[in-house]
Parts: sequence; structure tokens; C-alpha cells
Amino acid sequence: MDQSEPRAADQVIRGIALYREFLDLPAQQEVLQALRRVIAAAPLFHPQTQRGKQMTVRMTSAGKFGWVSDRRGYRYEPCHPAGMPWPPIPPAILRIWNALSGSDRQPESCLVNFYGEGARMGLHQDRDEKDMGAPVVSLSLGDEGLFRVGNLERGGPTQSVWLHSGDVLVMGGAARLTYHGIDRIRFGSSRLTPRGGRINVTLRVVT
DNA sequence: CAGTAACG
DNA sequence: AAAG
Repeated sequence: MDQSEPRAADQVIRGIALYREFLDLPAQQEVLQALRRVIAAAPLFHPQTQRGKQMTVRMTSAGKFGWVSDRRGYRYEPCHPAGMPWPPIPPAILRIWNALSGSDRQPESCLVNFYGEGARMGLHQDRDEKDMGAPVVSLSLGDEGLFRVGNLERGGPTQSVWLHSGDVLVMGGAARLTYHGIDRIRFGSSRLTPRGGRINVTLRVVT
């Protein structure tokens, strides 16, 4: 249906649009509550990389496909490693996509990454999707995280920015394949997550 | 297969 | 090599 013109980004970092505090506190709480139901249906798991190293984040997914990683590689699967189908993407999360993606398509995958104390994610590209035409939309909830932005290939200078609860990133166009990662979490810095931790929710078209 | 260096 |  008709949408108002999307709000302008607060900052653009190498083509990645940052919308600071796109969700206010009540909206963050609504999404968090929905994520608790997602995690109840599809528990967080601790993936391994292709080379057998355990990642420090725990993750799960919602939607038609979820991202999984093990020695067989990175890929999207229709079911959780424990066998159950992924639950549907909560409407409160779909609204963010519809407000900011600029895409006609709906997201097929909603990856939920939980960063506990000391968790990080190395520089990587989101390149496991067959269709890279739609952007990746990324919501931060809970503790602050230091986001690092690299280049379209490995190497070269990088830039970092602290992300806060409610911030949304849109990685589209030429920036869709930019290397990025999370260097550090300020554990316990947010009041949204009383027991600490950062949650990142990423929406993608996969097929 | 694992360990190390270096990357950022 | 490396969502390490």
C-alpha cells in the first residue's frame, strides 16, 4: 500500500545508510518480545565455520529460509539444524523492511544473531543469496556494538561506527557486498536487555 | 587434519 | 585462508 517517503539516512558510511534510533523504545520492546517467541520456536544455536571453528555469536532465523553454517559451508536452509521449520517473520520486523528496503519483494530470511559478552564477528560479505538485487536491512537491539566497514574486496582501510539499540542499517546498491563485521560489544550498556547482550536482526531476499 | 601469521 |  502507499508508503510515505522514507526518512533520510542520518549518515551514509561507504554507501551503507544508517538510520539512528529508527525504532523508539516501545517499538524496540515490541520487536524484542516477538523475537522471544521466535527463539522459543527455533532455539539459538552456536554455528561453526566451514573450517570447524565455533563462531562466538549464537543465531537462529525466521522466514522461509535461515542461514546456517557448518563444515558443509554457508547456505540457506528451510529448517533449523534441530529439524523444525523456521517460524514466520514477525510483522513488527516486516514493517521495518517495508519502510526502508525500497524493494517490491518481501524478505525471505530474518537472521537473528545474539552477541553475548565478548562475541564478535569478523569482516565478511553477505554473498550467500542467489539474488543480490534487494538490500540487506539490519536492526540493532540491546547493547552497543562497534561496527566495522571495509571495502568490496578484502584489505584496504576500514571505518568504524558504534551502533545503538534501535539503529537500522541498509546495505544496498553498490554497498550490498561491502565487507563488514562487529569488533566489540559494550556488554551491559543497554537497558533493553536486562541480562545484557546485543541482538542483530537482518532481513534478506534469498532466492 | 591442526596450528600459525596477518589482516583490519 | 577469514561470518575465523
